[in-house]
Amino acid sequence: MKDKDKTTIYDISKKLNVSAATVSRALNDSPKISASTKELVLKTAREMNYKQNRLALALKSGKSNNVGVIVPYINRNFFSSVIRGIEEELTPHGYHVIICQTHENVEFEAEQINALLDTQIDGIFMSVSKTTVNTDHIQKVIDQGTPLVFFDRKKEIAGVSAVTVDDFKGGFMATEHLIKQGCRRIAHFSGDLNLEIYTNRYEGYKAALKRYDIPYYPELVMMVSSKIESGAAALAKLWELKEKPDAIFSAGDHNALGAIQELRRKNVKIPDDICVVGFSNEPFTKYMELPITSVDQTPQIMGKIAAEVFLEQIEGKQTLTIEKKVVLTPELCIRASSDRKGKIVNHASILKAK
Amino acid sequence: MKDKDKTTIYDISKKLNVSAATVSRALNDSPKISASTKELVLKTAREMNYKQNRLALALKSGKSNNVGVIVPYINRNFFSSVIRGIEEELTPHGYHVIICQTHENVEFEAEQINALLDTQIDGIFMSVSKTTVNTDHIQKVIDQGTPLVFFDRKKEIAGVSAVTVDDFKGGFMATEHLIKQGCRRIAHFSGDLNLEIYTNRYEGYKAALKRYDIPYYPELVMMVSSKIESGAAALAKLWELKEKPDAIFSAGDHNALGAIQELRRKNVKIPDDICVVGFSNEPFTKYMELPITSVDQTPQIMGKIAAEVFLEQIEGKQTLTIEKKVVLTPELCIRASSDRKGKIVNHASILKAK
DNA sequence: AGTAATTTTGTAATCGATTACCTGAAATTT
DNA sequence: AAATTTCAGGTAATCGATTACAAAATTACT
Repeated sequence: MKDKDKTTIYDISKKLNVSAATVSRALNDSPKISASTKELVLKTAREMNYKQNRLALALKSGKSNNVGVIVPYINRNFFSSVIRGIEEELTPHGYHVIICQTHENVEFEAEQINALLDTQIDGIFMSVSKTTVNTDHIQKVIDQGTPLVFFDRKKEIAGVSAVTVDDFKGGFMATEHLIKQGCRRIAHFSGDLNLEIYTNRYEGYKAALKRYDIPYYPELVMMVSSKIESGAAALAKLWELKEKPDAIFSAGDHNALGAIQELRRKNVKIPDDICVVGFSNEPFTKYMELPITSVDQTPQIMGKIAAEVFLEQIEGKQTLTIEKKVVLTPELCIRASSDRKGKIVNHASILKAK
Repeated sequence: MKDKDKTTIYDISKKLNVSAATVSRALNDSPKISASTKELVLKTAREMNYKQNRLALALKSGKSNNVGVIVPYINRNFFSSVIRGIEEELTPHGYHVIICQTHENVEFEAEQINALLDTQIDGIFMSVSKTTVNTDHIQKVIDQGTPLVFFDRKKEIAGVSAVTVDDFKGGFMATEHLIKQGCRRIAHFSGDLNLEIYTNRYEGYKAALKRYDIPYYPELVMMVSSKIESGAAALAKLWELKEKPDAIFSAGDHNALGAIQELRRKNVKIPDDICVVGFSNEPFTKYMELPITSVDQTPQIMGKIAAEVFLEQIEGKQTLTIEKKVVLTPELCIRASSDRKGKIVNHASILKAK
């Protein structure tokens, strides 16, 4: 029953003794075709199990109806959620989503971009890798005239739209929340400062301290990779300080978790002795026995909006390159790891605060 | 600098005053072309920034070099990990991975299959939705002669390869482990029995009970959807029994977590009073303060092997349809929620056990 | 009826690359 | 020197669908 030899419009045209053009027009419901032939063609097409070969169409039209999404790893909750948002917005418009991973490696990133451009993709969505400094490979996308939309991790490139979350605000909100819980020596775990997202969270943190007249202690800020062990190690280091912190705002959830685990080992009470806030709102943060406060980046919405930006760009007149920057507002999810519920904590560092 | 008007082999042929055939052959390193022209063509192609239009190639060859992956939701850890495995195995072979979601809805599933077949996909990987009973839409894939590989959730269809995990064994191992911890009244949270994975886990559970001469109590087996609240509700119901269970083997991690949360509320000691084992080894299970024992399905390996099966099928002579069934061995990750560390628990139900 | 206007359908080029088959020239053989 | 190979490259068909332009068939109108 294998009909690998698929039916084409020529097969139909031969069978009906009409031209392929007529068949094509009938199938596309062209007004130039009489109702009777239209019906006949449609019926025959159905009978012969005709399927339009979209490759031929793509070649003719120059549109593949495929878009590429490039992320570091697809099995990270954040990225797969963004992709879900993109897929759900684009599928109804007839697009298919091709996924590519970079493994945080700029060379893979360049290869993936090239491979995608080769396949006549209609657009690219990407979150750059940590190791991306030089952006020539990305510039090529623009030079080709292929729409490009950054999400979350972007680079400043003229003519490229981007959908991000307000990381500065996220950092500010998290820090402000900690201050309002009575914390005064707030440590910060930052990430790779090559990425804007981390510098922005860091800046938000500093701005909140300033806003509330809280001194900034450089020794409380550390670069911590986004792994549990790194968080635990970072906390251990912090604990060697004479004056220990009474809060941690981490730019990631995994290392926040590592810090919490280490604190437990040290029998430090959370949130009484120290409050902890993470970033990303990974599913596990709310599942914990001690749920972790975190900043939600609304990834699925981010994907949906990135897709909308792309569609606008495609469907709008491509006379001028549109460069749209959408910044989403993050949401602080307050949970037990930092919620003192109004209870005033008699902590040394608070007494010291002016 | 927008060169949307991409260079074709004709542009090169015109510039060099040779035929397009020569250019094509030179680019493909055909032995019919002299070294000198080859070099010239290659150089010119580079200068003109030539990119092969793979759509044209695809149309000519009938191979799109795209495969489709159909899953319920891509932002579930299990599925995104499988997809990662597929992507990493297939990318080096020049394939691109298109992702599609079904939202556990058989109608979406059928639509996605049709859309993929329309685009001349070279193969389909899928995990069927919970609501898939009738499989006519899947049969169409085979009838078209398109390679199809099921992973995890499969249906019995002649000629379709499948890569799964040994769910029976997983269920058996989990239950056996609980028995060895001294548990004798083991409850089971099952899932939608329309899916083989759940019936197999259930069968594994029953087989283990039988093997160790432990009575099977129907009232301890419940259908529980894979949500936290469902797990909590199921536990509450179990707790209305005169004789309460001393262990739970859940076919999912989320509802196992829900049960644990409910047990905490009831101040039941885990693992002393009751042991809990989940299934899937979701990341959160090992992050908990009380880490949850679970069965790992090695999703990334599953994806990699599914891709290998596909490649074999494609590259092997397609004279006869190969139907390959690969069954992976799951891994039991024993954690605190069920690890009594050899301690004998003096529990009523144990005393009752013969 | 004869011509113009309109409707319906056909012809052939096109999208870009590949390739079976053919040709002309140089190299080799006898 | 004539005949035969070999080499390098050209011609044109092909993959399947669309569409500008041309042509035929039908209808309308005087």
